[in-house]
Amino acid sequence: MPRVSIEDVANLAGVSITTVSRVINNKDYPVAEKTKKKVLKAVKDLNYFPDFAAQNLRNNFSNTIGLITRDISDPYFGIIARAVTERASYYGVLSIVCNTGRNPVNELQYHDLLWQHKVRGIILSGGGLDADDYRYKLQEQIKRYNDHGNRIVALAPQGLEMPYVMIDNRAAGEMITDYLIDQGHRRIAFVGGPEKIYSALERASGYKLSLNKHGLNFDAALLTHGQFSWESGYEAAKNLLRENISFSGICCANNDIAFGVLQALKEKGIDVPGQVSVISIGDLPMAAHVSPPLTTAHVPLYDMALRAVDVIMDGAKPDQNASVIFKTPIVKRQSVAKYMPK
Amino acid sequence: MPRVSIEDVANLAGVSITTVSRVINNKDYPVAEKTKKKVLKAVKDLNYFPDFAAQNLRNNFSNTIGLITRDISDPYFGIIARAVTERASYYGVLSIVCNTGRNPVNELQYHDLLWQHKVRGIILSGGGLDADDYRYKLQEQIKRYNDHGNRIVALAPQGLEMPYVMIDNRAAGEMITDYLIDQGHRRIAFVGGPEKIYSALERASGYKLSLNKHGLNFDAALLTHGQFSWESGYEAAKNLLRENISFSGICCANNDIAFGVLQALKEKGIDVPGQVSVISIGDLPMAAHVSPPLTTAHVPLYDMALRAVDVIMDGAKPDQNASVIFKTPIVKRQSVAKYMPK
DNA sequence: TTGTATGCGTTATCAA
DNA sequence: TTGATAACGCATACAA
Repeated sequence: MPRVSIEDVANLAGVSITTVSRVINNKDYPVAEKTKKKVLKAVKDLNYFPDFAAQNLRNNFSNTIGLITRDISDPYFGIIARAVTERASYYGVLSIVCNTGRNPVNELQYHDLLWQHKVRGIILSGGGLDADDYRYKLQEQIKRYNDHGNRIVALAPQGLEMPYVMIDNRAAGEMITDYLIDQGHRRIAFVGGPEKIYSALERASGYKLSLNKHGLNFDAALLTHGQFSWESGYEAAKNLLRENISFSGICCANNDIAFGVLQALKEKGIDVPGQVSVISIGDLPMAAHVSPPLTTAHVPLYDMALRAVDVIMDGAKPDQNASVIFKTPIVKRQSVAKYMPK
Repeated sequence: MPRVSIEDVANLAGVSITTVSRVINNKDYPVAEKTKKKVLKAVKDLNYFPDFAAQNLRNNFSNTIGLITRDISDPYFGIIARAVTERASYYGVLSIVCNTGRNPVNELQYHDLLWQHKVRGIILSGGGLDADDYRYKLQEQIKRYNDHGNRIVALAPQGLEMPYVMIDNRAAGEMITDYLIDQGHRRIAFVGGPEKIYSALERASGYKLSLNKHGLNFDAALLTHGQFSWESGYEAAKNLLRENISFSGICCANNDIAFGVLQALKEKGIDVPGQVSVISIGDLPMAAHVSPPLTTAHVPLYDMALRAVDVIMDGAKPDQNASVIFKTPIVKRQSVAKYMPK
């Protein structure tokens, strides 16, 4: 029971395969109306679909794009994946999702695999790693794609020259800190992400910038680094509390961290925002569902990912800069209050 | 700057393309050690990777599997996707993720696209729809794959004959209801999923089964159907409360529903589990992070999805039944307490 | 307006 | 142990 090929269609319609090919793809190539009808009927009767592999071989590119993700079960990446798959679908291409599990070696392997598949482009959704050998290899991939008129697009800083669709991570860190300061807070902690990830670093540096700008001095005890995770936020808050450091506000580098922080505070009987205000960067659906609902700098992940696909698919000339920076407006919910001296 | 092909390798190594092909794939075909060395060196020097499209065309199958998902941004599907991509990677194949957005028409289109890609198999992660035309088309796809020795595997009931890796949804519904009854509860509500989805239906019927088994009579006011979502759970609980129906326990058809229920209860100042016990089916990471931590029937999604990939990749004879049912043990956390009459 | 023939990069068959 | 060649399904240059 072999697949039906273009030849089968041609035979049934009583025309050449060339003609079949033309009515199918070459939408405006002149073909007699009557012939076209016959072909279309044959296509339908046989339930014919062109073989992508043959097209790929001939055209030298496939109907796929690649998405590289650190952990697809994390809604952060999930939202990106949803946008990518949906937008890809609009362009008639399929999405190959690669999950690196935070292992750079996997990521590099995936790059080779995607290359073999001749994907139209790759979206890098995780923040880049600050590691030389990794960066070097990635740089090679980018070049390879560039040479073929394809693109690797970054959704977070990679420390490399490439098209991107991002937020300004430093500005976001600065913005949430500014906001707490505007509300009167002076002793503000920052619970950060991994020290090896560019975006985490930038968010933290925005925090320092804001402090500095407002003439507040930086207290190293108030800045911690860890993972972009619930557990990490939970631990950080516990430590802050244990050390008995005074503070009235906490900036969290992402939502998961904030969720963990909230839980730690709750367990210690500390009221949010009554005693401590909490703010974070990101705006996952859960942010509106925790209690209290979280005030955040909104990161329009979905729209960003949509755009990233556009950069790949519309991407006329590889030299043309298609990069964008999205804004991160503060969404006010209920986890921040004005500072009340005890 | 064309891609490097097997011919380039052959030229550099000074051998024929046949030989190159042999050292690469045909691991145990006899090739002189010296020749092998030369070839391997050329492969490395040129950074050669076989063209998957050409292999696909020749072999008549690709190095990919398909995953069909309702909403990849939902951690439920995210966990499945992580397992699938990771396990696929182990087999050296890539995963094509398709997001239907709960639209059956999309799903059917994706089936055609995946067919064109000659995927090795497809995993259906969402519960099947109780709609005749949809089922009919899906049945056709299954047959088409069967004829080619490939497989479409279901991770939830589809109402069709096909290999599956599932839990017993009815038993899970029964189990959580049993558990509440064991704790002394008599008036138990069930907040269900969509009425068109098989798994939702089965879970609800397990609830009735349990009631019946224990000689409790079924009160239609206590059973609701909606979506598998936070909002749906939230609304359902609000309604239950508004109608002033008495109950001391709530069974939720999935985690998201339970999270919404918990929030509605909290807003009404109802203590969980002091006044009302809540239990659900599913065990997303968040279940341990809400307050109170949720008692659930654990659904081993990750392992199930791993297994689904195995069914596709190891799937010797298509006629051989590779299906499995996973157990759903109750994970006791803090959302259920013994019934205390007021 | 239609058709013939070539080649894309592989693998497998057959011959040497 | 190695190599020449056909075939996979399609898109296109060229011919008619």
